[in-house]
Amino acid sequence: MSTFNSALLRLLDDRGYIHQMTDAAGLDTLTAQQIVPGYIGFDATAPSLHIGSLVQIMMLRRLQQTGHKPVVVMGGGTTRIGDPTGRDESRKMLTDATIEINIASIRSVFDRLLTFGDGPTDAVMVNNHDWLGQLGYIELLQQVGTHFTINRMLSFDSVRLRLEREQPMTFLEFNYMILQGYDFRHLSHTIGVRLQMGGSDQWGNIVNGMELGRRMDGADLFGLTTPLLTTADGAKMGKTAAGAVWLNEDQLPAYDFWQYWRNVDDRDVGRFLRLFTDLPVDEIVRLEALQGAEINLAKAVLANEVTRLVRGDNAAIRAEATARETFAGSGAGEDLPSLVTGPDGIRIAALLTEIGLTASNGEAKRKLAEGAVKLDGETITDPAFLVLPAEGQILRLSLGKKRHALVQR
RNA sequence: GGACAGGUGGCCGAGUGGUUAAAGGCAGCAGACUGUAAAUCUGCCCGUGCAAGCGUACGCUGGUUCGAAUCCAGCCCUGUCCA
Repeated sequence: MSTFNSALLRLLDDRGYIHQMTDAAGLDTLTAQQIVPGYIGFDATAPSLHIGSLVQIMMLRRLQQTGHKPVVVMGGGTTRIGDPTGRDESRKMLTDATIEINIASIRSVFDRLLTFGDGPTDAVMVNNHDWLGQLGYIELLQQVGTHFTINRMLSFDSVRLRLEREQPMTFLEFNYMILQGYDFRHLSHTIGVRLQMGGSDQWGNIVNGMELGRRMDGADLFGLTTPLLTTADGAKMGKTAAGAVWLNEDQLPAYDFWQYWRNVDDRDVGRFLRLFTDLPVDEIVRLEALQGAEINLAKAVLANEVTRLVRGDNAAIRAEATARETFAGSGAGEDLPSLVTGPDGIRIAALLTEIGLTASNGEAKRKLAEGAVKLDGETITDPAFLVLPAEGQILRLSLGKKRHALVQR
């Protein structure tokens, strides 16, 4: 078991969140004796975060669960720069209006997982544009720039890798780490934040911020990173054919979200239960020990719990019911994508694309030729086949074994 | 500013005048096998059309040619070295 004294570090350690810490003993002592405000920064490049950010969000949840104060920093300012970490190419710039819209949209997920308010352990959300936007260039150079050496900046992975791969890095991006570091110092200075957490790729940025806080204010700051999350077969977490697994409902329907978790690799089940659900560890130990087809039980629990946390109780219940209907029952779960045809019906190739099972007509035709398409259990290969449900009838359209939709008139 | 190298499909990467919708790999999708898992084998993998076909595509713009990703010119972008 864990050797830590503080409830926070014990919890994080038991559940597999910790990759590196700057001063484990110091942080343990601090979090054992007082409420510690800790923050994680999030990007605002899209209107939703995806499950790659879920570990980070859950970590803020753990912070709150153990009596500390989560600070969500939205990168309204840094998103205007673009984080070069792990990227070969510069990120395209977003307009201010887009960033504002994205932040508002992302906020909804945090509202589910954290309790916001004015109390000592209530979560708060801030936007780093509020302070970064105030900084004048000369002022920035004088106050902050003087604490960074080019020698050191060049040694950071985010810069070094770009140079090694002969990919361009603009001066704009080069400044990202300075602004990122400034965030930590600013939060420490203004609202007493002591801890920054993040993915392991953020280690350099976190250390920079700590250093800057120490040099400018003599502040004693801490950093903690999570392991880089990959699936058991080595792929980046959260990437599917259709794109990222988004946290927001309007980016990805609850049923698809549920299915993602239901389909994880056997080897990932225990790890994911620890990281992404609130189930007690001994319960998880029992679930992950299930053998053979039994493990599917644990996967269903995982899917239910995560969907419940991120999308709410109703979404989880409906998604599970739909899955059960679709895979075990008659196959007409209400949560499947559906389409209402006109009185003339619709040709099956067009229908597949219309309903979103295939990306184009051509792909639909290929899939038909491959024998992958079934209408109410009947394999259809003719792309011109006319689908015309009787009045009130609901037909089940399937692409492969896992992807289904409903057609009705 | 100069010299050299380079810019190919989601990514990597062949291809130096016609047989090139463009080798190969990765990623992805489907079929078989399974447990809505993994591994393996097989097929598919720009769009449009029932189809013949048509339209797009190799940084951009023009040109040479019966024919260009491939040759020429200008431009844009990137890297390395020099100033």
